[in-house]
Amino acid sequence: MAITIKDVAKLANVSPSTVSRVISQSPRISEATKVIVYAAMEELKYKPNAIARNLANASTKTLGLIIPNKEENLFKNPFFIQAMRGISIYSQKKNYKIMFNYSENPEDELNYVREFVHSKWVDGIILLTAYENDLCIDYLSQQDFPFVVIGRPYNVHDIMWVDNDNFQATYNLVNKLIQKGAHDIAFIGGPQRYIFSKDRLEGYKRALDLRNLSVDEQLIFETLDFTDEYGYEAMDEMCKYKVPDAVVTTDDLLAFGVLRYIKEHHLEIKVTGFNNTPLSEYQEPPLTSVDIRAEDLGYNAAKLLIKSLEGNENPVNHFIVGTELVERKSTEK
Amino acid sequence: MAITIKDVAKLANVSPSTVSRVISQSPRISEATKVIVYAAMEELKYKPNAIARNLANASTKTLGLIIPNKEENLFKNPFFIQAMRGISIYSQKKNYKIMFNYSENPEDELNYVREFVHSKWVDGIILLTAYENDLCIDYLSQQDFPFVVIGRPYNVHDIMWVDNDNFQATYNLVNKLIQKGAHDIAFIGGPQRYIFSKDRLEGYKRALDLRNLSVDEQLIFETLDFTDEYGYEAMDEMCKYKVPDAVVTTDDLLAFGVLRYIKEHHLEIKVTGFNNTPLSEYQEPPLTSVDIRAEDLGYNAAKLLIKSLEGNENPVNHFIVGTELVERKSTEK
DNA sequence: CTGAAAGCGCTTACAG
DNA sequence: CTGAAAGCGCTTACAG
Repeated sequence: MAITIKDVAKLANVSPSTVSRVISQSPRISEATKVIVYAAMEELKYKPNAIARNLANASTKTLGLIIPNKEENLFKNPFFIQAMRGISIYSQKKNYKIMFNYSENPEDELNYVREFVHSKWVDGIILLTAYENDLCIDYLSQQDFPFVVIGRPYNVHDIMWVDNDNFQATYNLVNKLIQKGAHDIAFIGGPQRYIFSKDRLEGYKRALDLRNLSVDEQLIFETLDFTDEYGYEAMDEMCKYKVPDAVVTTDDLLAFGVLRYIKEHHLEIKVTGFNNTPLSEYQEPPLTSVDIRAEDLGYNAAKLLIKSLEGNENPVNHFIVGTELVERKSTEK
Repeated sequence: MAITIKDVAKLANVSPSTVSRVISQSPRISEATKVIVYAAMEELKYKPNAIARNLANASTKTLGLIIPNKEENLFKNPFFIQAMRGISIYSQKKNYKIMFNYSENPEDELNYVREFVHSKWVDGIILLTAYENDLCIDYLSQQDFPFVVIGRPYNVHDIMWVDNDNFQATYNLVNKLIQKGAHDIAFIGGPQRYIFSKDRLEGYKRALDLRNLSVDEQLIFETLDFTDEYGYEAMDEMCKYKVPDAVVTTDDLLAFGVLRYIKEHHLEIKVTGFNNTPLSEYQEPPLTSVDIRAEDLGYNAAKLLIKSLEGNENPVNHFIVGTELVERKSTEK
């Protein structure tokens, strides 16, 4: 059997309570006994049993993560792994552990969230995406369970979130394209169910507005998924109507399809993506893309959540991570 | 306070022991009481407290994962996320949870492994890489803690592992290159501390041997890391001595550097990579690469570990996952 | 088939 | 500053 607190107590000639207090750094313990107890722990190579602690404390110092399991995105878009890394870095610093589940779809996601909550396995949950009508968000708020969302949630107050300013990022991007001389600027976005899709579209529209360029709804596409194919298809359809001089997409994968179309048809169109995936610099031409700093998103999500778990009042319940426009050849001329 | 087994017992008019037996599907419980207990659980929306169960069972149904935190590799090489996905899929099927830590370096890795073991947080550990003198492997074997390694460990018996047949994969690959007419075939491998590096080198040598091509040590390079730069540098040095007609690399990133060198110097050399990363098909020319089926590696690692945790005697303690050569333009002519 | 009781390894309010 | 005791929410050998 493993060494327990009792063994240490016996060896140190104190009560288990005292050993426990030493472990948890209770202030009201004399230096003398501390030394003795530490020595005993050392000698026995005692390590606290985390599970027992968890039960007594009703806390696990563990965060739960739900990872949407979209194969394509997971590999080609480093968002999730970067975000996880950020989460992990902050959590490890604060001695929190991380538990995760892959989910196949939103219902699945909800099931895992439910399990996290009920089983008492985790102290808090980080959601890596925010949908328009997010079942998990609804459920967690209703259960009053601590959580944070990466992605600004829609129409919900009093919940913690971190996000980029997607509106501003797209606004600036379009502005820059206009400065470079573009005036027929198209927009190819992803599924409507993601809130950032809408924010980016708004930023695009606003930039055109303020520059007195009219918004042409026929140059706006909302695809069903972030794939090369959908980007290509959108271009195909768009060009039957009009060939733009710039195309803003909300995801690098969409942009890849756009680039492919452009190359095949020998067009000259500026193209931009989002996420600054590793693939983007290997495109021909290399793709200009907005880096959303996913690691920072994760880091700050963990920070917000852990601070609130530790009882620190957060002055604000959200955090905005800056974006960075990485300009490459695809927008040069 | 949350609903406990006692509340259910009271409502169902049975003892807590009985409720517990119903939950854990004990066979010796009458159908009648089962029904009553289930009804009570339903009514109270009772969910078992996993932590308490863990303590009583001395098992957490959780697997621990150590993820080597090499930024570059993590994003550009989907190996880890694919392996994690495979692990996750099998684990979820068997109702195991997964906990992970990023490690900065091998010592860090060992610390996290230690913590996993001591804290009793996890029932078993999956190591995502095997080094030559692997501290974690040594430690875990010595502690007799259940674990499995992705990557064939060196010089160690009685431990569970999954891997590709790296020897065979490289052997076949080189053979194919020879068939295509190559005879000055160079080899650019990664750091020696990874065991697969050696296996791949052996496969390369054997293929040359059996075809009666001599092994030219000056065409063999072992770089310090899997990066574009090292691949490029190796080429640079190699070509001062001799320009090969084919280059086998043990990682796509190395191959990217090789391709870059070839393009800049207008050479005609066949190139192959390993891992079939998403980037490889976007190269110019698209890169031929060995797909190591990382998801399967993860899946089978989890399977081996969980089976052994559940007390099923595994007839074998390792599993070989097949590789697939994905041929693209880089080896065409 | 079921219950009372002890136990898993900690924590902590209470008393001193 | 320290200890005895009760408790966290389960499980299970023992007895019936």
